[in-house]
Formats: sequence, structure tokens, C-alpha cells
Amino acid sequence: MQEREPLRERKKRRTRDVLFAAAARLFLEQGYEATTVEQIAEAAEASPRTFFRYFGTKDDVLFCRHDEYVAAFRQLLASRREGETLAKLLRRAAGAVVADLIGDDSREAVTLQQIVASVPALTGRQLELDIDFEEAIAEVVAAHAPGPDAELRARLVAGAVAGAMRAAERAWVSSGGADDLDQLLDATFSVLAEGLAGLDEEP
Amino acid sequence: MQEREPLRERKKRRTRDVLFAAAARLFLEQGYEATTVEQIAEAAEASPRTFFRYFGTKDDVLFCRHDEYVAAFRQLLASRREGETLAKLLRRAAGAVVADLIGDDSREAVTLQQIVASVPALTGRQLELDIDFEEAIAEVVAAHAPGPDAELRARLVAGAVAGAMRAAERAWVSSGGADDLDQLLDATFSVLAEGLAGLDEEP
DNA sequence: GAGCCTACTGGCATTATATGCCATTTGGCA
DNA sequence: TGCCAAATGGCATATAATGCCAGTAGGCTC
Repeated sequence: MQEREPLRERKKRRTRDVLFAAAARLFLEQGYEATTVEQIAEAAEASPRTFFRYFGTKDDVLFCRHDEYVAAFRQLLASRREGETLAKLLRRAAGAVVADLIGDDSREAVTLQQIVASVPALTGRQLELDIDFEEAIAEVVAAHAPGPDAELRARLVAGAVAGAMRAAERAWVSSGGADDLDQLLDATFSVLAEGLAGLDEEP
Repeated sequence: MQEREPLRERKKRRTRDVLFAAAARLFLEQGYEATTVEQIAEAAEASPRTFFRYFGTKDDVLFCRHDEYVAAFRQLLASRREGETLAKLLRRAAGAVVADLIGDDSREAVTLQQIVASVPALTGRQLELDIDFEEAIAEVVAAHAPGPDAELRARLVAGAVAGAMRAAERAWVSSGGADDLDQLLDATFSVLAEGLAGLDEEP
């Protein structure tokens, strides 16, 4: 006999799942801004008040797993392999998190990302959350290369890495998910490795 | 006799200036979220309805000059000098826009940026607007190096450049404006030029 | 099983942002 | 002077978000 989760916990999880599913469905059907919290609550057979207890804000529905992803990313960054360069580590961690984020069916992920991309407020929110990933990168880079100005340079490197990855993500989303993600990440880290060297030729 | 601006235009400009000044003052005095549009309107001797006619949203007050800065940045990017590499051009344009953005007294700019940094929604909004700068960079980079995949690679490069610059800006703001901005930009472009080469050594 | 405690829920009120609509005022011009 | 267009203000409304309180239901003790 396995230890079953208490009924109360199961109910909470179920309420959360139902709210999330209702919100995602309505966002996809009618768009984000055309969907009110009241509609979501009604579709999930709950009150708006309950919705806000679970998600805090309307857009939290779309980013509620953010902390998990950041934690997973940090864990990956901590699991450096024998002989693995920092660039390879970052490449591997990025690929793993992206794969996790997309899940089995990329279409749903793409559509949700397209919603995010189409609503400025959501784009901003996501960019703001992306700072957490950048911070994680900065920490591992700083630990890798100590010295004077190490923290500043680590932040700059992390900014460049995260910025290029965001650009790659935008390219992927705007392609409707058609691009191959592994190739995209390879191109991203190739550009980062070359740096701006290619821009320094005489004009 | 010079052609004077019509009275109506002068009044509009004045209303806008008064609203902006009132908003900035109240944000600095009481913080952003503790300040309501109603308070701003009252301080500017206008109605809240008028405020929204000029700024659209409450946070527009803090970003209302964004389009000007982007236009100035684009113009700078278009004014490439003899023998100037693309990296140098980007460095020069960035320095010029930053200097313009800060103006005579850096303290006010720093304080406003600290307000932005302290309110997640504002941080997100600024990051979202920064995409316009990134886009401008991507265009000039793409024009510089045509070829297959040029646009994608240009976007990735632009993402890295913009990301590193955002990191530099955050570092500057969190230092309270103590850091020397020119040195900071030099460090930023130095990191970008080196790329992740430094991260590719054997561990 | 009875009773109590705690946590989840729902409803109500309230605040603030934001928008549409209409009447009033005011600048610009014939 | 008188008309037109633009700017303004006030009102109503929708929505997001939060605090408060009462009701409900799970979980635990005796």
C-alpha cells in the first residue's frame, strides 16, 4: 500500500491543473487580452478570487513553471563533466532546458510562445524572468574565472550569452517552430565563440 | 519676425511637460507604485483623462522618449566613418546614446533607472523596448555581412551585443552611477570581441 | 463517531489602470 | 463675428488585483 497524497493536496493540485488548462485553452482560442480572469474561473468552475490565490496575476499562468526551469538550469550548470569546457557546459544546459520546456509536442509550446510574443506586456514579463537564467550563467562564469573585475566581466559574458539565446528563441518562435533547435543553438554558440571578431575587419 | 509655434501646440507641449515633471517628481518622492495617476494629474492641474491622452499608460511617462533614442541610435549607426570597423561604430553609437540619455546630471537618470530596476513590471517594459535597439543593431550587422544565414547570424550577434550592454547598464545602475561609463562600455566591447574564447580552455 | 481546528473557498467591497462617450471650452481661421 | 476642429473634463464602464469575513470541508484527537 503506497502512501497516498492527502485528499486536500490532491484537490489543490487538481484545482490548479483545471485553472491552468482552462486559461491555456481560452488564451489559444480567443487570445490573451480578450480572455478575462472571470472567464477562466468560470470555465474551471471556480471563483476569480480562487484564481488569484493560485496564480497571483493573470500572466502567472503562462510563467508558473519558471522557477522550476531556473532550478533545473542551475542544477545542470552545476553538473560539469570531465573535460567539459564552460562553453560546452552552457550549450548542454541550454539544450536540456529548452527540450524540457518544449516537451513532447512542440506545437503547443510554439503557440504559447507566439501569444507571449504578440502581447508586449507578456514579452516584457518573460524578458524580466530571463534575468534569472542570466544570473545563473553569471555565477558559473564568475566561479570559473576568478580575478579582479571577474564579477563584472562574468555579468557581461552572461548578458551576451543570454541575449544571443533570446534572439535565437525569437527566431525559432517567429519561424513557427520550423527551425531545428539544435542547429539554432549550435549557431548561437558559434557566434558567441567568434564574438565580434568578424565585425572587426577593415570596412 | 520668426514664425512662432501656434498657441495650441505650445499649450500641448506645456501640458505634456508639466505632466511629465509632476510624474517624475512624485515617482522620486514616493515611489512608482505609491503614486497614482490621479495624484499626478492633480499635481499637474489636469484631469486623469488628460494624462492618459498624453501618455497612454502610467509607465509611458518613464519611457516616453524611447522612440527618440532609437531614432538617434539608428542615425548614428548610419553615419559610419572612414575606416571605422563595425565594432567601433557600435561602440561609438552606444556611447553617444547613453550620453544623451543621461544628460547633464547623471543623478536624476540614475534614480529613475533605480526606480525602473526596483519595479519588475517596469524592468520588463524596458527590456521589451530594448528590442528596438537590438533590431537596429541586427539590421546594420546584416547589411555588413551578407550571405546565407546572414540575417539569423546578425540577429544572434545583435542579441549578444544588446544583452551585454543591458548587463553593463544594470551594473552601472546598481553601482549608483559610480562606475565610469566609458570604461564600462570599453569592457563590454572587449568581452564581446573576445567572445567565449576565454571559456573554451580545458578545465 | 463526535467534535474541534485548520485550510481552502467564495462573495463582497475597494482601489487603480485604462478606455469609450459626450458635453464644454478654446484656439484657429474665414 | 461666427464656424470648425482640437483639446479638455467628467462620467460610466471594464478589468486586474487585494483585503476581509463568513461558510465549508478535510484532518486529527479523544
